[in-house]
Amino acid sequence: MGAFMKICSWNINSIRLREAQVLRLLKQHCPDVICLQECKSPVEKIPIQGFRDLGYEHMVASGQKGYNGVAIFSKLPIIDEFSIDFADLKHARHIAGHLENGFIIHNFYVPAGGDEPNIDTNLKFAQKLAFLDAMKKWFDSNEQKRAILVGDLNIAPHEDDVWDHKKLSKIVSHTPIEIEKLSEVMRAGNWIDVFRKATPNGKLYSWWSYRAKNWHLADKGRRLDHIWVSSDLSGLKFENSIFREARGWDRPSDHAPIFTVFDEI
DNA sequence: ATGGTAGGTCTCCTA
Repeated sequence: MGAFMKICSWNINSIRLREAQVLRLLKQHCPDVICLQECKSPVEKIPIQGFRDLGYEHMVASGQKGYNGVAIFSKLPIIDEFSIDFADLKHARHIAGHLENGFIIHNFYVPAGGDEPNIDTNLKFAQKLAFLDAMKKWFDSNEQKRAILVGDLNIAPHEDDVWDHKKLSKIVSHTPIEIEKLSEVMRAGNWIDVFRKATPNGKLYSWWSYRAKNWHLADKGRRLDHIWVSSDLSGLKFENSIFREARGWDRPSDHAPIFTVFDEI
């Protein structure tokens, strides 16, 4: 048995409203590191005591009032941090932490992009593509080693990442231009999508709309949440899971938490 | 073709 590291990513849709759910998840699954998106809170108003009490003594975060916001809570020491304002949107959408064990973790919340997949009529879609271009550019000039990238990337790139590939191809999150831009980001950083490495085909979802009644039975989901690793880590053994059960909790986030356990780090 | 739900800066914006 070698050392291992368990990492979780979860779009929590307000950390102040759902603090108890995050703590419940941590007690149940004991990841070493949890990366949260859509905290919707300034950093100084993120509740931290409950996390500390469970052994998550290290936090790095980028926040703003009301919208966006990303945070990393860790049992493992975080010795450095930085945040990048991709595409100069002045949004809190990225935080990175260097762990003492040599790993770097990037936590992203990519813009959702609005409803209309048209850069001329929808500023939010233009900003989403600009954000992806900026990510690509940054990874072009910053080679990643012992790196993990997680987050709500708001793109479901694979046919089996959506409930209906044909219908969703005109819907923001699964359009060809977004999928192409995301693949450029992946190529720039030599990233490996661990969920699709383990499961090349077969439906995988991490998000179900609040608007869909009986989300569980209809199961019209999308895989918007991702865990990637840099190519130097491709030899690591790992296991992934999507904790769909949390989507069925009372007053849930619309996203399920996703996990990867790395063995022999 | 439309509307459906949820959270926060709360009758309007974002997802």
